[in-house]
Amino acid sequence: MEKRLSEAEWDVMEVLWSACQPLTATDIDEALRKGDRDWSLATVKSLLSRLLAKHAVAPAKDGRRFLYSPAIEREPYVADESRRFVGRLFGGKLSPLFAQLAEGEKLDDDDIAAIEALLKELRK
Amino acid sequence: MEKRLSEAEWDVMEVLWSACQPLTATDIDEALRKGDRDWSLATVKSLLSRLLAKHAVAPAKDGRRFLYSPAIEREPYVADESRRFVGRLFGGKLSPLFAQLAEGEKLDDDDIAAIEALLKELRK
DNA sequence: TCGTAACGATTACGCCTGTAATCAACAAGG
DNA sequence: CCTTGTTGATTACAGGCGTAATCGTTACGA
Repeated sequence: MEKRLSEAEWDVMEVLWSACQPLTATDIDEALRKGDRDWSLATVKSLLSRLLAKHAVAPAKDGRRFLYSPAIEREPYVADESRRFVGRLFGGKLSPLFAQLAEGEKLDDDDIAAIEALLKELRK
Repeated sequence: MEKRLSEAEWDVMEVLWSACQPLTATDIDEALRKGDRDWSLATVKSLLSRLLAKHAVAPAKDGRRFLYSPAIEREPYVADESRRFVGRLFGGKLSPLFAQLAEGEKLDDDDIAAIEALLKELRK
């Protein structure tokens, strides 16, 4: 994991992570169109080039084209970004973020239940 | 709150928010040097210009110079960014973020206690 | 009064980002 | 074979960002 990813690059990575197999540029383009991104194929290819330069995706030659797969794990990247974010905005504490989202009604019951379960685990 | 703030701009806003009074560019520069930022005064002035353009700070003329104060509230801005972040990385759920940070030992006891208290409130 | 220091404003500049067009090579169909 | 469509590579370009120097004006000290 060399450099940080931009938001557009992140969206491409999400496609690669959720597809559990290597994809072509066209596959990725189609998947993105099914989401809320509506880029031209050229744009997707640009993003793939940048991701290659950042060593975030790995290319595998398949005839005259490439199959792309993620070269970094989602998990550690997300962990890193989370620490950055909570650090910057909340001084490293999760509780203010919790309070923030709770106040905006942004926590549904499942989510709350999941957090309770995690807390119970932690307290053991 | 017009546009999003860059990280550098955010750091300037933090100074303004935590000082509970209008500050001059020089004041802000000094405060930042006491933090971990070490920009030249010119840089701080550039950032102030950009914050003015974004209507994020309000200038008050004080003789031939300006006193700057925040023109946006920290609270709603943070709420907005939090929703963006949790939405993008965790599908809008807080629990995976919680799990993420818990696993990395990033939650201290105070923080956990605060979250428990908030949960108790919510459950009422 | 004259220079100097301090201000805000303007300009600079290289890198990153979002978004894409164009190019060169190749493959497959007619 | 020749055209046409596909594919990666290269190039483009405006706007944001980090970081700052320079410019024009004004106030204050000598």
